[in-house]
Amino acid sequence: MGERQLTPAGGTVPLGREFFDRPAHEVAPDLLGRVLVYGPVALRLTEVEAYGLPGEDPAAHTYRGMTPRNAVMFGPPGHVYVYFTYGMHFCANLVCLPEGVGSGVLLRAGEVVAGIEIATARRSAGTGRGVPARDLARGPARLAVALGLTLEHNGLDACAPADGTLAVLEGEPPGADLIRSGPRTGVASGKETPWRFWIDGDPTVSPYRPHVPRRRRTS
DNA sequence: AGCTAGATTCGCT
DNA sequence: GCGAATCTAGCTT
Repeated sequence: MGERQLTPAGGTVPLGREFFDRPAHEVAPDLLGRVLVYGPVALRLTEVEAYGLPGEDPAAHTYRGMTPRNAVMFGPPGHVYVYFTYGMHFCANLVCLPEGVGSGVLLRAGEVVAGIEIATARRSAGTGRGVPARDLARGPARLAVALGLTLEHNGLDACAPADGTLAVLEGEPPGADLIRSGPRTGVASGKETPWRFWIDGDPTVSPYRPHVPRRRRTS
């Protein structure tokens, strides 16, 4: 493979596995401003959410233990957990804590800093419409599309630069005064846990939507 | 075996 | 603002 595309804002140093070997709610705010690279596309993370331990965090996919879908979350830290939801969307997480513990950080939004043309093509494919730059990765499923992540990438190691093109670079983390936190978006339980973290004032942060129970289909 | 809710997004009203 | 698209997991018959 050729040189990984880097940007001045992205830095060049990949985060090591030890970065992810901590509780998700500690990793999450530290991920803001870091640069996630997959192939030709790179994005600066602006919004993330932490999901906690089996039996402790009712909003987490791992709350009730390991299943075929969430097995990657119980693997080693620094791998990517991709899941399929609402019958049509993919969302990506970075696994935290040692093997055997199911926990991770949902990647909710970012600013595309490399490969904008490719990301735009992916996001507008089939729609025949343009996509504003700030919307390219504004929302977890949009982020996955922009980066080109699908179920095929579930389990990929983001801490093995020699193996692939997926990595999280050091980047330029925002000052602590710019980091905000609040309740997680769209979760029914665990509303009181402020484990959504974002960069204050960044236009790529997704709008907050409180959980609303879906009305039952009218017969 | 069947039903419901979900870490969502898009297009139309 | 609302409905559709339609996979997965957990809980109920």
